Amino acid sequence: MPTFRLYDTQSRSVKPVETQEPGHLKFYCCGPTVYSYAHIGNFRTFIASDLVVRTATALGWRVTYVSNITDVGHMTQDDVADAGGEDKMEKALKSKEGDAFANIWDLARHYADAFEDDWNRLNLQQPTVRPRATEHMREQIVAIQGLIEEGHAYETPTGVYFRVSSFDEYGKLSGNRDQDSLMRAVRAVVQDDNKEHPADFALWKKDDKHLMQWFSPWGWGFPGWHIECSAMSRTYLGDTLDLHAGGEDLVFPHHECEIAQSECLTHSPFCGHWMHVRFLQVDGEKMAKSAGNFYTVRDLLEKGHDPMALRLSLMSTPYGKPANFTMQSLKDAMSTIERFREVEKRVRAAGISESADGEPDTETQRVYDEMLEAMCDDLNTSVAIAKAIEGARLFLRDSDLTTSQAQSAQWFLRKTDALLGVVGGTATESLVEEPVVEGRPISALIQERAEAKASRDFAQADAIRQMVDSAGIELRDGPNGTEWRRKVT
RNA sequence: GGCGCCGUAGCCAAGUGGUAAGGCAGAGGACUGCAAAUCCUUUAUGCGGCGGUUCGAAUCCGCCCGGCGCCUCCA
Repeated sequence: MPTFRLYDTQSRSVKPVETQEPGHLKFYCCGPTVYSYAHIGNFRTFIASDLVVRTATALGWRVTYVSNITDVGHMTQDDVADAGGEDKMEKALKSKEGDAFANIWDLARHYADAFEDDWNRLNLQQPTVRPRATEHMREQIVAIQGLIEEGHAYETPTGVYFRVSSFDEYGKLSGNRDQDSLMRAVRAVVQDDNKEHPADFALWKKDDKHLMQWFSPWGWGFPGWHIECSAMSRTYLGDTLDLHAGGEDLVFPHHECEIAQSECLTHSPFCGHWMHVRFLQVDGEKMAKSAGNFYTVRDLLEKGHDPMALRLSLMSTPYGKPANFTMQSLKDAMSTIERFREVEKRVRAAGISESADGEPDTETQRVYDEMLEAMCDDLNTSVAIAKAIEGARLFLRDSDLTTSQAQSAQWFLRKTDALLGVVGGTATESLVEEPVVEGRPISALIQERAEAKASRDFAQADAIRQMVDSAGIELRDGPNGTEWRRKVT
């Protein structure tokens, strides 16, 4: 088995993923704040995490995978807001889209459910636990109390703050170590005169007007953003994690603050390996919710794009490099997905059932081994996908597969899907409604065209194909009749 | 100011010292009533520029040019 190696932000080098318990990976990935629909950039991060889980599993490891949902405490910056900005959830409720919701809990539930739908459509593995900040209030309050008791936090008239100066190693992850740059990083608008130092960050906000509030030793209020991850990761993974992932923007302050809180509280190393996913750009431009130039998963799927093609296009550039999403890249990915499906069809045509196991021949085994090796090499998805295509081509060379070839192909598809997650998900096709062209269902038109072809009336057959083509439907004649598919634009 | 990333064919992109993977698009061919799909063949004397190290550099070093990200709104 190859060694699983990933880039580690803190040591700035690629190093082996080490587990405390042999063969058991404790993995935490920072999830979304559910104030809106997640966009494809969010999912680039979650797909990278998914690939960590799949690769570890392929190596035979057990993975305890925790990915949270932030539904309170994540502040937005706003020029008119007072210290600390505004809670993103509250802001969303006040927006135009927020009118659709009865209250903030309803809004949180809606976007969290939508997030999980998108997650499933993209064939992401279920986390072992998907904790929510609002459901772990006790753990957060206890953690804050612990930090106060140890002198790492203090109460002010507006909240409880972490005392950055009490943790010598603050800045070890991001490199933001010197006080001058920390000072400069603090915007004037978030100053709270009661803080001892501008870099101190909120653990608890006192606010009896907040739409989500809890009673604490410091009165009514709500937790700061960073404490939830420290509290929840400790609850489910213990004091020390093996691997922690998130988007590159989280390096500072979020993960830096998590380290400070957790290590001060537990007196143990928080995490030995940090993985950060580079931002996704769209058509060469930065994508951000605030910029409004983002695609959501549901936008693209509603337009008829295939979820597996979207997944593949989002993972085709390795996570550590900036990726550029374009409609062309989505189309390119679709061609690859169709090749996998073509292999699947040929396997079925050879009489191998979906539930059959299959055995690889040596060539197939070799290609798979190389694919796994690429994934172990810091998730080199570019090479792994090339290997997946190489494997598919082994079975597309001959039009009919022998039984042993088909068994080999079956094995390869299974293994490739388990590792890359891009073969499955074909079931979604059948959910698409049958299109109607000129008032007639497509199946009737296909039938009519088949009859025209049978009587060698090719002009009529071509006229029908032309008609549905202009309606955006493509017809493909195959050995088992004619299939239709929506053309992707 | 601090921290970090990238520049490889028309496009996406692998390769980090031994003589340029893979995909898309393009070209030719097989197959097909015609298409589509699939298969086969083909497409970079060169890896932003200039120097240097080396028997040998896309790969290491230096400088320059260009693009990008984070630094209390973002995954």
